[in-house]
Amino acid sequence: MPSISTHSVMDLLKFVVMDVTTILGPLNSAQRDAVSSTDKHLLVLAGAGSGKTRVLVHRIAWLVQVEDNSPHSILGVTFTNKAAKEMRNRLQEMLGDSASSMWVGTFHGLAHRLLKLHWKDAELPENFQILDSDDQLRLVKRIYKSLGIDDSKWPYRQAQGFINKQKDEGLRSKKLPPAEDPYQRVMSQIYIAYEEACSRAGMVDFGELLLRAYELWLKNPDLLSHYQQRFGQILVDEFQDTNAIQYSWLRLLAGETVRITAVGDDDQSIYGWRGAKVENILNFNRDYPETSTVRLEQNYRSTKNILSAANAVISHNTDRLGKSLWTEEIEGEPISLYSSFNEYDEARFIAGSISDWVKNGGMRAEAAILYRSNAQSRVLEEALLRSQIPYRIYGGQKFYERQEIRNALAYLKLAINRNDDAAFERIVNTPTRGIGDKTVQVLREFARDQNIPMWNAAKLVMSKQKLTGRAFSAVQQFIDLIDKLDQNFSKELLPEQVDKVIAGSGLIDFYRQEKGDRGQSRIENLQELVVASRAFEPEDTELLVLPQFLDQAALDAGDKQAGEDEDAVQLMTLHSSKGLEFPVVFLAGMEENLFPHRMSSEDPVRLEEERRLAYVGITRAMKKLYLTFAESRQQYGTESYNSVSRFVRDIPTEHIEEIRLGGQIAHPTSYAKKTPSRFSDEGTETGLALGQRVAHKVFGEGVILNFEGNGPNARIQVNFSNVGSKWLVQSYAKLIPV
DNA sequence: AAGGCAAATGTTTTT
DNA sequence: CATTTGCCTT
Repeated sequence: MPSISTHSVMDLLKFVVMDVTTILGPLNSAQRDAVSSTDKHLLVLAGAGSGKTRVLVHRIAWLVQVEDNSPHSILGVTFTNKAAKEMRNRLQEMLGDSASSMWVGTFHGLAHRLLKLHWKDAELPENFQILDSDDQLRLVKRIYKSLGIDDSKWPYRQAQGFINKQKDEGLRSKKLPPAEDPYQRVMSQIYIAYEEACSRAGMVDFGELLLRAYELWLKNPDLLSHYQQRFGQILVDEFQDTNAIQYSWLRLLAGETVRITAVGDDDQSIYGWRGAKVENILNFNRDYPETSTVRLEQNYRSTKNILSAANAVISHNTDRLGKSLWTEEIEGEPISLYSSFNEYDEARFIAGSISDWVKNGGMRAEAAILYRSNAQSRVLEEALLRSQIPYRIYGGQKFYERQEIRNALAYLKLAINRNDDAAFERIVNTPTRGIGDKTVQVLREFARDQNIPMWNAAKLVMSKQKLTGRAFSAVQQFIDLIDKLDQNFSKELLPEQVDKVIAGSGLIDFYRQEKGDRGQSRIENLQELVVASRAFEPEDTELLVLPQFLDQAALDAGDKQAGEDEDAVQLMTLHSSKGLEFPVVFLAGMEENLFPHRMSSEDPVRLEEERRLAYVGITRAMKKLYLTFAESRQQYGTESYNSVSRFVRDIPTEHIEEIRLGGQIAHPTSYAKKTPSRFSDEGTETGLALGQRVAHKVFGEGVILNFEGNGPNARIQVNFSNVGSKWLVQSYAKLIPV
């Protein structure tokens, strides 16, 4: 042992102690248990607002500074780019530059990185392209055509969903079980052709990134063990959102030696419809017996009222690991429930409440309006506009997913890689230059027969004079255009390349012709693309910049919007609100058939997911929560009458105050007993109301949709679950409220 | 080949 | 209702 002076031992000790205090000091005891756990594996069940990210970051700091793991051995995995970025920033803050040698990224980003490093072992071309969902759908459509499959019988999206699902489950087309019905037969036929098309063109979709990265390790044990030796520690965020292939990938890497820290919340699993498997979190202890489980149940975000409501709602679910959030916060204001006449009234109420909030000194950015589906946003936006309240919508169209941007990117793609058929098809006639379906069909068939890319097919067809005059010159013009764009391309800087493509492609003129404001905003977006390219920093300075830019555009579609710093109300779906918090939250459209969504209200499993979504929504609120619902609402153009959401009724009344028109406040009575009957104008209390579930002795159960007239002669429209909608006369129908 | 009109079709979203 | 898709006309 080398001799060390007492001094330096003391210094070292002091240093370690200091680290321990900075790491554990700001934490509560459960958080400390998690951060300092020395068991092999660790499962952190982190309730909403319980300091999940903080625990993750501090745990990494602990592993590095106290347990003396090299930063090099840390692998941090998240789901969204946003989460990855935040994790990186906070690590940087805490650990300084040493954080930069960690691998921190999304599943897809890390898989991409691996495949880029080991493209040969992964059996990919060096310059493989990422196929996003839009490209993917286009490719599926082309495959339908080449196989002659009827899309009215098998919708494109169904096939796309099928392919993604198989890949998410780790199933290759050749490993599919033998088809038992026509559906499976057609789908596997498409899947097989799709895989061939992808590998021929060197294209990799999102699911493929994961599957390929998994197989890369599976087929190359040496490579796997290299990474197993490198990464001693895997940390996974939002573990409840992992799908089958992601979990398999983690398990493969973990092997027998690597330690896993999984952080998640089964109660916030809201992406089951996308392949996420809550089972992964539910079964983690079984898969890894040497796991200690820590529950983070102290919530630092919400008032007691809000938290009690959230707990009450989620307690109706059965498949839970069990967790009960508590807080040291004050009771806080009761939850306000507003029963509006229709969606306009609802929006007006919300806008008015936000105005009041601002008048009392609140920031607009502290208020968020959350809704189940994007269609709800329009009416809300209109009300905010009318009240002159700036707002910002999250989600929806991402920058790099916009049509005009994707067109410009396709020019760039084709300029650097003539074999990119997806890009070729996209822009060969955009802007329209006289190359119609017929001509493209000729090229497509030629390419397929000769097994060559479309570009080469086009050139060959030209030399063989297979096209008639007009089409001939149009194709020639297109070939010349791309070749011209590509001239000197390699010597130019990225912004120059982008600028050249936008100017040369004719896209600006094309969009100028589009009527309305849309064309203008598309042109602005194209200009914004040049700005974005100027700001782009390549990850690897050795490699060409443009391909890296294109990969990044595919992997991170970019949801930043203009006016980010403005003080604006936040509008978003409940799904995109996960992970965020706001002092004031409005949950709009708390109605049956809307939330829970009608597509989900039949199936108990999906209903549980809807309830988790409600839980997510409620727990976004820090100080004040408003729930609003509309007695009548335009849905798909027709008036519909929904009753208040079951999730509202799950909340004990003592946490709720009902707000009525004119600003009165009352304790809830009406919503609990459903809306007071509007059939009872003449004094006969029928107990019937719009949206009420009723039973009929012949037709079974149904929901009241509409009515005409009053009293015994009133005609009532009921939508029966078995026989559909019927008009009935009240005095004969003898409807019994259920 | 392109533009116009009628019909169909509607969750949630990341990568 | 609003947007997208497919069909039909120029």
